[in-house]
Amino acid sequence: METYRPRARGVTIEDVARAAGVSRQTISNALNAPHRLKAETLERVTALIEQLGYRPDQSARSLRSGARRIIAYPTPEDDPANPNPLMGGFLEAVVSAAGEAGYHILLVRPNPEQEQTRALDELIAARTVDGFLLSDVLPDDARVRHLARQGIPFAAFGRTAPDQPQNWVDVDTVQAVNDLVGLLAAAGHQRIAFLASASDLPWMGHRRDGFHSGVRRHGLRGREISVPGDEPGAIVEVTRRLLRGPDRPTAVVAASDWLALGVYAAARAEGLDIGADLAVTGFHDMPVTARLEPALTTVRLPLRRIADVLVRRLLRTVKDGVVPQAGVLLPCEIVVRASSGECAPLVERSYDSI
Amino acid sequence: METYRPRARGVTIEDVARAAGVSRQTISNALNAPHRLKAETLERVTALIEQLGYRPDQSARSLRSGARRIIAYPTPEDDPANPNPLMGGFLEAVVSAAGEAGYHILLVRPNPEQEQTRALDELIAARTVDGFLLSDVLPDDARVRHLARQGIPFAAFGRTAPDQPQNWVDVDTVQAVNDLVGLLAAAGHQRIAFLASASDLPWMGHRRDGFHSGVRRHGLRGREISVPGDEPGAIVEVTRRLLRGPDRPTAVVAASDWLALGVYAAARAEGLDIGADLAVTGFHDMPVTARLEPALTTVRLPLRRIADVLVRRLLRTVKDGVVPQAGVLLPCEIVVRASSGECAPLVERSYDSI
DNA sequence: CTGAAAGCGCTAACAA
DNA sequence: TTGTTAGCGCTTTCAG
Repeated sequence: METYRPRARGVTIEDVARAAGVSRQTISNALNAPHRLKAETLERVTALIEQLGYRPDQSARSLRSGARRIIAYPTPEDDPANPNPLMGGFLEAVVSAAGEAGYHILLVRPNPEQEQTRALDELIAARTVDGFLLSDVLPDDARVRHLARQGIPFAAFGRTAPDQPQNWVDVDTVQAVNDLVGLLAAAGHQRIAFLASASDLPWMGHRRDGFHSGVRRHGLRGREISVPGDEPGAIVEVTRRLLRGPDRPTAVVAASDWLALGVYAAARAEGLDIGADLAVTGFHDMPVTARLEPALTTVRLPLRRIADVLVRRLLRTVKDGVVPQAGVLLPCEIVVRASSGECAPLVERSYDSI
Repeated sequence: METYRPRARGVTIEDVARAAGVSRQTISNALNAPHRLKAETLERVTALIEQLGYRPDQSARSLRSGARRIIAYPTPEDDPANPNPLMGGFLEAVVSAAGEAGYHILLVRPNPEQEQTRALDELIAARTVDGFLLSDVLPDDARVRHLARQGIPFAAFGRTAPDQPQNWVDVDTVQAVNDLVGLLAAAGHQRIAFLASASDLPWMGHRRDGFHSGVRRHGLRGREISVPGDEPGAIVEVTRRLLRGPDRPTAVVAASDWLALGVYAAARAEGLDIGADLAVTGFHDMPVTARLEPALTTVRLPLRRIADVLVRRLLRTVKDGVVPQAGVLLPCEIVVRASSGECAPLVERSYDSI
């Protein structure tokens, strides 16, 4: 162990001002309001800033201006035994979107004993961040209510109930699953099953709705089966029963990639060839899906797009005080791979943008 | 759209002081040096702080004290087509570890044009953070050199070369793969293959070393085959050739879970029963491994432990100026599942702690 | 054990 | 177009 030599004091606005022979304010203006400077001065000052490596102290700047240039993202509770493989991709997208706007993302995790909203209050009271990005938002979400009541800027990934603030972004799940059913219908499937997990989470409901409306629209014979819990064994069991039963479906729309994995195992156990004897689709486009044999047809969430819209909306609130009063639904992408068999190409669909 | 009503000004130290009938300094002391207060005063002031919901303004505090209570984590570049499913779990661990020490994690992503180190310099110059957590660190890592040269506190996940700063934490991959081989040997396997990807990344090298030393130690017949690129197709192709060839191994140690997935497909194509005809092991314990059929025996990284040690080391540097001069190797956990067949229980192994 | 004074580095408001 | 003044909210230093 060796003792750390404290780093040299940084260069301050004062240093630059002295070197340039102007006042501190002029340096500040060069950075924050360049149009106020004479072109020649601006050039000279800018060069000097670059040369001395001056960067305004973020704390001083924040203290004075009130802007933190930091957005908080409370990370959803992640069961270590069952982690969310999309988290990395979503964070990547959010960090990039925020970064392009000159903002950083601060991760928050309430201690287990603490209420969700308590951790947010700490950040608000300490004025550590300018606003919040929320994900996995429920229709009646305590965080949304809490932040809205206090007038703290936020943007939500996940639709809220009509009586709640409507500053949300979500994916058009109903449309996506609808398209999936359309794809299978176009390939000639008539009997089709929806494999759901017995969960009443809203996003599960949307996938279910998409299935049923798709089946109706395309005049198919659809049925829904539900798996209690999410034990791999239970999924396989339920699906095998389905595949052995009378009137076996020729396609299974699984409500998630995890469930689709169970369908793979069940189909193999029943001696069915996925893609030929049985079409299978999933939902999420988790990293593993492209590497399955056969690769899984699934629904990809537009993570980067979601992040862009979330950040744009949030910053509009932070900077201009504008609070969006309506949600936005973003289209998903159907990733067609071998598990759904031979398929007619899907018609491109156009959507209104945010 | 509705215009946002700016939130009420927060409660300041002045407010609390006035309410308590003491000076601002006493409030500050109650928070930062409670031992200096008379028990009675402390109690009264603390109650008032709680009651008024006072939290020191982070910017003001930082400006004055120099401490930001924020740690930067540059997120590794994540190929959207091939995202790292462990990222979420690692971040979760890091955020929790930092949170327990009263620190937040700030995510950084350099813009594509920017050099790696440039983004770090911005944060340093703006004094936005107290230090850095680095992951995916290479033996001769530009970021490590850069930060060390400037005397900025950091801690690295990934061992560095002997001529580099040694403030790192890594997993004992050699030992882990060694144990894996021991497990297979104990189950009676004699012919065993190592499936590697043709990468010269150091962590791949460690897995290879672990395999070869394990084979030697247990007197097995081991061979290594290498996959060019990481196309799923190529993996399956190479493995099928292996399984069809003379002297077929009875066990395959794959250098990653992705590769193990390819072995599953190859074994199926060759009509082999995984777990019975062929033992397979992976590396990483990605979320999907428990849900494969059969579930995959693999190596789990002690994410929470890694994060704890990283944060502890970093904060020792930040707070006390102590820079660790030696790396730490953390033991992995072998997760035995069905893919490795019937196995003798592994002897528990003890390690020195950090 | 408590209080008073000073100032961290910056930018808003205003004056020149 | 530039400079001057003031103060954001806090903690360090030193005096009582």
